[in-house]
Formats: sequence, structure tokens, C-alpha cells
Amino acid sequence: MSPASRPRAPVPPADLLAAARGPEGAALSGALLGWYDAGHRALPWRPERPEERDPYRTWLSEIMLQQTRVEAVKPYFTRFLQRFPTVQALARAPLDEVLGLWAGLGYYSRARNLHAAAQQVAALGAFPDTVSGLRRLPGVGPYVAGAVASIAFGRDEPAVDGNVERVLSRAWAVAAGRAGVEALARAMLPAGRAGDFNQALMDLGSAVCTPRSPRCGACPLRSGCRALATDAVAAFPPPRARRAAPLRQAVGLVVARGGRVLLARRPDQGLFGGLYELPGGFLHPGEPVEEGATRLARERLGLEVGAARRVGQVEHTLTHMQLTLHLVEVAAPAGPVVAEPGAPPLAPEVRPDGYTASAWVFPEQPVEVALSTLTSKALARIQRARDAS
DNA sequence: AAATCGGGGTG
DNA sequence: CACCCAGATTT
Repeated sequence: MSPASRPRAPVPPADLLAAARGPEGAALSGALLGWYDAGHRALPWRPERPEERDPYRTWLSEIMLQQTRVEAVKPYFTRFLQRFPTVQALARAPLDEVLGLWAGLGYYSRARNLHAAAQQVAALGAFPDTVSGLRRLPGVGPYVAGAVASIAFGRDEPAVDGNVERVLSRAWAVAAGRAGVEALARAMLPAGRAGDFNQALMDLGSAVCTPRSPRCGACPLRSGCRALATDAVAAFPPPRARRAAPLRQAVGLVVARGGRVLLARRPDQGLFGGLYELPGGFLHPGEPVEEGATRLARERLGLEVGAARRVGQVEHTLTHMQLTLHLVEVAAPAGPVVAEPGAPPLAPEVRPDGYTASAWVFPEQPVEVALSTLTSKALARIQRARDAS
């Protein structure tokens, strides 16, 4: 069976772990640290000396960096640190302000967990300094716990992300999963320099040992890389099974008053949790757009609309679905609908069904509530439709 | 073990 | 276009 189709082994063979603990592992670690010390990139959250270590900055950056590229995180990290210089300041802030600063970064449960974890840290008085203590914080999994423990507290702990998994899978030519690679990383860990070791693996994975067309000629591990020695770099790590993202149709209702449109706040859990959106929802399979819009206006806003008019659509791809959001302007009966423009957020008893608050906004102006990129695209599309008419 | 949860850079 | 990025949580 070829390496590409072999299932990921949970734990590497014992002889491989022994090699990682011995001279072969030490040679790889030494070459890696030498490369890192010779000139690694500077990052806003990366401590250059032990006295610069700050668990708050390390933790904040690691949460933001989950499934997110370094360049995308940088402006968010700077804004967060400016607004919340300490974990106490973050703990005191309203959740919606945290979500507002997070808007556009994706995976919004991270923002909710970040806020909850900050409150726990503030109550504790300080960050936990062990993996087991860090793991109890919401949103902190095996990777972040290892990263904070090693980078901010100097503990000898591995931190295996996608980069590390790829680099070590190739270096040892092993089809191991996350747990197996963690065992290998722990076996190679240079005592006292785990933080640099972990960051060096990530830098290497990002700049040299890339997913496609890796620059093996410039790799500090080229003389010890087992996959390169057998010309099998492309076989590691084995590809993941991936499901196709199904197409889904949704409606965003455009309820307009005095140039503003109605937005509603989603529940805190689930997709786009806590963010504001055009009220609406998914169409049933095969359901006509206008018919679905009428149904959703009734179900979610308690509104019997006189007419539904399509004003545009936006496409948006998520990890697990490809979304088409149909924008449908509905003609509401006269009189109060759910809240008058400029009014404060709705009282609980008149909230649209399934939503937690509402707001009226001008599509062409910066919005003061947290929006996903999808909703931002929808507002821009509405503005474009208005400009054209 | 599989699904859920965003958004965007890259070959 | 597919692939994947400093993953965690829920089912």
C-alpha cells in the first residue's frame, strides 16, 4: 500500500521514536535551531528575549492564528492589543465589542471563548503556566496550550500545528497523525529551547517546507530528511479525506426605512454566532426565492409582506458549504415593524424569532455592530443596487 | 471519527 | 480550481 493511501498511524513505530531521541533527532533539532538563530522573522507577538515573554500576547496571537495566516492576523493583533492592553481590560469589555474587533477574521467562537477565557484568567489573577492548566481555558486545545507553555513560560512542551505536522512527517517519512507527530516532537525536543524549537518548525513549514513545491534545496534539514533521501517528499503528509462543500441557497431580507436596513443579531452559538446579519435564513430545496423570502419574513420577523423583489445576490464560500445569498427587498405594511430607525435595540419580547437583538444601519456607512464578511458583502451589494436605480 | 466553524492566499 | 493555513469543539 502506498504511503498516500495508508491511514495515519496514531503512534510512530518504537524504533522511530528511539531514533528521534538519539543522535539523528539531535542533529535535526540542532540544524533547525541553528537556522532559526541565524535569522528568523520578527513578529509583533514574538518575544525575542526571555524578559519580553508575555503570556497574554502569546495566547492572544495563538488564538487568532488558528487556521489563519500570519499576514491576516497582524492588523487584528495590533488593534486588539491597542484596545485591550491587558487580559484584565479584555475581561472587562462587553462581548459585542470583542466581536466587533474580531469581525472579518472568521471562526467567531474563538472570540467568544477568548472573552470567557480572559474572565477566567482575570479571576485566577494570572495565566496558568502549565499545559494542563492552560487546557482548562475555553478555546485552548493541545496546540495552543503547548505553544503558550513553551513560548511564554519556557516549558519543554511540543506544539504541533499543521506546519509542524508537515515538517516532521517529511523529516521522518512517517504517515503519523497529530498525536503521532506530537510524540516525535517531544522525543526531539531540545531541553530549555522548546519555544524556539516550536517556532522554528512553524517558520520552516511556512517558508521552506511548504505544502506544495517545497524548497528542499534551501532547507536546513535537507541532509537529515528521510523523505527527501528517498525522493518521497510529496508523499508526506498523506492527504486528508475531504468532503465536497454542498451548495446552499439562503435569503437575506432587505427591510428598509429611511435609507437604513434592518440587521438582526444571531444567537451566540453556531454559524456566525453573535454577529449581525440581514434577517433571513436558508431556502428549502427547490423553493422559489420570492416564496422563501415571504416565508422567512413571516417566520423570523412576524411580518406578512405585500411584495418581495430580488435586488441582487452574493456568493460566499465557507469550509463546509458554498452559499448563495439572495437579497430580497420586502414591502412591509405601514407602521412599526420590529423597531423604528434610530431606536435602541429591541426589547426581548419583540425580538425577531431566533435573533438576540437588532439594529438599523446605512449600508453605505461603516457599521457599528459586528458583521461577517458575508454580511459586509451583502450591504455593499445593496448599496450598488441603490446607486444603479 | 466525523462534522462544524470563515476567510483568504497560493500554485 | 483545489488545497490549506500557528485548531477547537461538538456530536
